[in-house]
Amino acid sequence: MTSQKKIFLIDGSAFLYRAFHAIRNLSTSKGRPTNATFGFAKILLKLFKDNNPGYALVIFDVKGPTFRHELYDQYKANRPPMPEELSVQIPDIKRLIRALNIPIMEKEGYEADDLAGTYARLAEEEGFDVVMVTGDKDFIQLVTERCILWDPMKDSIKDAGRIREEMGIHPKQFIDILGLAGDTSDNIPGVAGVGPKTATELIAQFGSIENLYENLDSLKKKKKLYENLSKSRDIVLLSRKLAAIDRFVPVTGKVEDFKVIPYNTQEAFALFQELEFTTLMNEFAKKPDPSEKIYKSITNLGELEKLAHVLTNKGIFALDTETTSKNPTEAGLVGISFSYMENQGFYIPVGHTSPGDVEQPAKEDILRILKPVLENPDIKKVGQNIKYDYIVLYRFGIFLQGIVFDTMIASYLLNPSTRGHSLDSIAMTLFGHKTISYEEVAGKGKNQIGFQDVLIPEAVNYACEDADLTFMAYQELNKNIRDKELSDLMDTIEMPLIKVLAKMEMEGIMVDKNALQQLSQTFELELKHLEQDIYTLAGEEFNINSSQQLGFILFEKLKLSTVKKTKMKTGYSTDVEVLTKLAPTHELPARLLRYRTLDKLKSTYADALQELIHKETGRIHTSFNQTITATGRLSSSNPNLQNIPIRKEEGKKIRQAFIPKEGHILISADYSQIELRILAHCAEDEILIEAFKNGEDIHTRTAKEVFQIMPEFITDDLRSQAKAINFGIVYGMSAFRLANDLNISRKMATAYIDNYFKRYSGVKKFIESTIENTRKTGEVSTIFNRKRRLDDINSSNANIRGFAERAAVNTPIQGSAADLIKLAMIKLEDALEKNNMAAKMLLSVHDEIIFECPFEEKDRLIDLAKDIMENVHPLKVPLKVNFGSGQNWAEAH
DNA sequence: CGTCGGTCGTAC
DNA sequence: GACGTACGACCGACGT
Repeated sequence: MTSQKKIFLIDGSAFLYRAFHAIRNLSTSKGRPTNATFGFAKILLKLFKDNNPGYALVIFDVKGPTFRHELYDQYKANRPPMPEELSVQIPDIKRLIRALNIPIMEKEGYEADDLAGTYARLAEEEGFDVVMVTGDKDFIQLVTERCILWDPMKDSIKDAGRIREEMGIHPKQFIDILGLAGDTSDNIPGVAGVGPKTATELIAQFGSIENLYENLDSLKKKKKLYENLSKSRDIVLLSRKLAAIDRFVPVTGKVEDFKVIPYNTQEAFALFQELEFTTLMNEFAKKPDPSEKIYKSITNLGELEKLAHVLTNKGIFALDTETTSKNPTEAGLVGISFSYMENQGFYIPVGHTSPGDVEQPAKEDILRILKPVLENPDIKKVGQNIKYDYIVLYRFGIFLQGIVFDTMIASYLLNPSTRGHSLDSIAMTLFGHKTISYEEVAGKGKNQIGFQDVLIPEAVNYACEDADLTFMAYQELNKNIRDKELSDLMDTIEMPLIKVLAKMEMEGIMVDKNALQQLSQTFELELKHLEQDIYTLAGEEFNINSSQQLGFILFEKLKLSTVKKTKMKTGYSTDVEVLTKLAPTHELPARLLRYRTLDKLKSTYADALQELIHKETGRIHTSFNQTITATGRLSSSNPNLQNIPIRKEEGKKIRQAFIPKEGHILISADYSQIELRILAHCAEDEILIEAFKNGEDIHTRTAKEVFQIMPEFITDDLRSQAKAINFGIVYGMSAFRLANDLNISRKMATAYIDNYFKRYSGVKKFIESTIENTRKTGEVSTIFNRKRRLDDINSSNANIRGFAERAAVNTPIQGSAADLIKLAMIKLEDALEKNNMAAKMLLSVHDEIIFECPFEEKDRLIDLAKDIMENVHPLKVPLKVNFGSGQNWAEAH
């Protein structure tokens, strides 16, 4: 190893452009372009990580004329100006470099090359080795025995030997090549008919421009070349002058000043946060200083009594449970942590299997002491996804009361468009704080252990940190919620809903396992036959579930009339639309359609649902996610019970497998046309309001308005066309799409839409004003003031803007419907309890609520639910709820 | 062997 | 390009 000092001279101007072009279309959520900054950061960080340079300097061009323009006014004349999307990023890139504590040099009247040449010379004189970090070939002339070129993106190194090998010249001769060949990108003229190849050969042969011209006669045989060279002598000398890098720019700053010092991680983090570079944020986030934190475990009952007392006196605290499973309906309790003050946390182990040398009191004793605190509604609790803790504690006999704040929900309400409301990302966003990961305490991959197997001393910091951060985040988020006027929504809808959802999840719904098993077998049998048919028709076996392989079979092997539709990136589309169109022409697509239907039913429903039947309850316990959708709807997962088939006969059989328990009945309460009613309300559209007030069939009414015919002439077909239009309006549909769906001409579809807006003029105004307002404020809100930011609505990209405009129209409608049904659920739960009813709410599917109740309670429940749901909140139109009941979900619907 | 984007299909 | 909101099965490319 040599102790030789080495400096990296980084050609910032070149990397600007390369980073800009290498990464496309990256920008912050507010539309600020960040692609070049991100690319630059990646290159720079990798360079420093891989090479750990002792000295480094980043060099930039300065905008404006240089001495070369004085020599030649056409210099770089054909270069297009820097794209605005890039130039706006330059300040960010310079902030980045400064945050990394790397010096920057630039000088008016000179280009980056000249500064690089000058500093390279100075560094060499002071005994440094120099690495020029660039992809620009003009730098070749700077290569010496001590100075090399390195292109990190291609990982190519050019030293003097390499250049001699490749070009047959000494690096110093390179400017003579440029003098002859010119340079189109810099608009340096050179000799007509002489490109890089000829120029290189000439210089390799003659050594220099001077020598070439002294011996020009020897080229007389090549007449054209000879003539061109003869008449271009002045141009050649000028071109060489333009191409020559000035190694003697008057500069200040000594090479020793470019010594690398550690990054300013705080500044870098702040910048990455501003630019929304989450992965880089993570790398630069700080692990909190453990000495600032007071985290301790409590393992004796006396101390626990004291803690319970303190929690009671504090009146508000954060809690978090540690368990054996992500599924709260089957999780064992391993420990509970508390925090009532920033930087403090207490962990109470209750179920570690190997406590190590720490004593662990009996679970019953611990819970007995904590129960009065946790169940006291006057002592306030905050949590992160506290529905989880509620369910776990409930199963261990503790009925958590006084829940006032959930940090996950707060984070969601503040920005419902993004994922990432985990405590980790909240802590990162609010505090730049990197949490202890589960992997750190429990390992990862197949070596990962359950929390019950983590030793207590290891568990303390992890568990306490969660409670501590939850409490810290609560204080911060609570302020933000108030500032953004989201407190009402939080306090009257989202927080009370937690308990309602928790109870529904715990209740679960019964399914007939045998029926699902039967269905699966029936599907399996037909699938096997279809599979064989398909192989025969295809002439070979292949993976039917691979759309790639399928596309090959259909369109390349069988040469079915293709070009129907290809997808964005890869190959042919084989979706139901394409296959349906192909079905009359070939047996294979027809079989495929059937195969797809059955395979879906089998794998996604019949098989998957069986797997999720709870071992103890025999029921299916979905989880209702309160912080996922951009509009405020709930979502359902593990399993998703919001997309159980209903429309087609075969799919209905899946729904029939959802049944009530003995002596009970399933009841479905379904808001009729809730989105169109909300549209009527928001748009204050006279016709729409009138139609709903009169209890008209809304699709028939739309048919009357759009097709301009008397009601008695409206056929089923016309009504269903009108239905498609009504739905389309809510989703912001185009004439193109409508034409496609209704199988009519585009002109006809345009006429329908025109008619629609002519008649429903309030709706037209609503759409226009909603888009206009969203443009101004960047956000859209629902009846209950739920907000969604839509910065894309000001995008210059018409496609992106179009999406945002449609979302802007749809969100207040879909979101207000979500607000209403959530509020109804809260009121229903309350009423069921107050009336001592045995009926339970089981599911919510956007505009429908499913109940299970004893036979004898049926009428009472329907009366109650109808009253609550229809009067949940006054609107300019009445709300209507339809009820159905039966011995399975299909029948009830 | 896990992760992740693409494609497809189900619901409201 | 072309209709809003979801979840999830499956494939295949990619990285460890």
